[in-house]
Amino acid sequence: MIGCDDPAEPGKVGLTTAASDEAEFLRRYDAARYEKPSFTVDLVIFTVRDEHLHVLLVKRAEHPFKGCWALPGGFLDPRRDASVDACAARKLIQETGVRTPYLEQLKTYGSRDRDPRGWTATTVYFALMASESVRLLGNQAEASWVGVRGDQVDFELAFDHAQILADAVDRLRSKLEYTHIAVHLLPEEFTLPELQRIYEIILQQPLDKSSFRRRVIQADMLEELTGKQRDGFGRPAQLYRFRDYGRRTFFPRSISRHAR
Amino acid sequence: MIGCDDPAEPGKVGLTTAASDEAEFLRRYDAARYEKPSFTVDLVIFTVRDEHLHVLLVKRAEHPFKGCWALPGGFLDPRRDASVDACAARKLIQETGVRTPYLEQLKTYGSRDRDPRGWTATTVYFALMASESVRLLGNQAEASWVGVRGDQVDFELAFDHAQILADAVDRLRSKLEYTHIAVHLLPEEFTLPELQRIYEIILQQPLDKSSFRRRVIQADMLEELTGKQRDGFGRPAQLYRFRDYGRRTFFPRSISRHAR
DNA sequence: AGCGTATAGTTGCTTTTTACAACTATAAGG
DNA sequence: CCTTATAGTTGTAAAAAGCAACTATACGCT
Repeated sequence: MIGCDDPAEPGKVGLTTAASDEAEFLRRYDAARYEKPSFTVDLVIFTVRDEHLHVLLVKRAEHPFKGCWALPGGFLDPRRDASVDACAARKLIQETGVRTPYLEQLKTYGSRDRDPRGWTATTVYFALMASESVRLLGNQAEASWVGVRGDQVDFELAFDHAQILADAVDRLRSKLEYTHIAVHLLPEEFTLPELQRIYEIILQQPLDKSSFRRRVIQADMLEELTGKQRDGFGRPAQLYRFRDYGRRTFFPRSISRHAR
Repeated sequence: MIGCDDPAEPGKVGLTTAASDEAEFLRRYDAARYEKPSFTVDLVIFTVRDEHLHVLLVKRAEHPFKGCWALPGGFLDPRRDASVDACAARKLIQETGVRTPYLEQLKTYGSRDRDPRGWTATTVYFALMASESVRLLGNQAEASWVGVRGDQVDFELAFDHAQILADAVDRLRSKLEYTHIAVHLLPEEFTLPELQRIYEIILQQPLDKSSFRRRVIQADMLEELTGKQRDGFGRPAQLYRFRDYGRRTFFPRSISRHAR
């Protein structure tokens, strides 16, 4: 079982260098430092491999939580990043090399005690990608795909990242119900049985083949690649490609349908 | 038509006081100041009055966008606010005096150019409340309920607040479809025709009475107040109260139902 | 060739849910 | 005891989903 070498050290403040001669300087420096919370961007990057949902984690090289697994991310750099979205996209490319996956803002977590160094806020994004499309870059730190069981991994995570992961899994599951984001967990061309398998893995329950196909086809979000099929055992399956007409739903029922 | 007296002044930086003798001091002070974006929390507070959706806006007393209408909000105070959620709740009480409305995080908007003073991030919350429960406090600034047409108001808003408002309306509409949040736009006790009217006002379309009632009742989120009825014209209506069993859906259909 | 098996995809019937319209119920006021 | 106004119910048709059996197309084997 993997754990944290360095669990939280509350109270310890991470000012590494300080010109200690001028009290006034320090007072104002600290004021500037603490008038704003530290601001970071973290990523929950999902993929499906080996019949299981996986999330990308990195091993922390620095205190706090040194040696502990954590979500990839880090400080926003106001000089490089034109926006929070741009910062998230930059970090995603850094970690995975993937430029155009599904990337959506999840939520911002900010509080006085989520980091032992003091007040921090992190805006978390969640990303979906096909496992085939990724080459882990691990530029700075050891990075690895980790299987998700239920809504958590098998070991402790740094900071409040376990809660963040649980929220992200929750969002992923609920968005599966009314959007087509699952297609982003597959390569550009895929078959309906493959798509159904993604649903079954993430929702953790078997789905009915004919109902699934009816809904997906009727939503008219998939383009049939005429002539192209994927071979394997048994009858070859028809290949499809996702086409995005803005958001649409698989599911014809919503309260608006009560209109008369 | 109401406008902004003071549209953006790009390039102007709001350093009001500066100890100008020590270049080194300024350099490090600025570094501390700009290594983090400014962090604010804004609120989109909705209510329904006079058969229309309204949002609470305040008139800005300071530059930039002085005199322009804006969403209420302001800087997070790391000393007072234990968390971003707590900051939002504090600001909500400041503006409206309401302690327990529906309050949910919407999204974080952050970029280099959304504020002429430089890099800022704002975490936006959206709140729902019954119009009866509010007494506008307008502690600092002129505050007013403003009617929302479609997904905007009739005049220009400060910063990127028009976009934020549009996103909030969008979220409100889509959550009406699969949650019960509309009950928070009514007093604690309400009738089904009143609830249906809220839906019709926000979704901007008439709904079928019997279908609406069937769905709402079957979701089993409402408690009938036996013996209590609200009078008016015609037959008096039964009063109900919302009971929250965690999130549940009006709507029986979702892809999970394909299970077999 | 012909059969078994494995997966893809379709079809038809049943059940559930929704839409729609007509109906009943209960109040107020002349 | 009408009319009007709003609340609430019921019955039926249409739509959607559940479910199971069916056909289709590949492979590999004898």
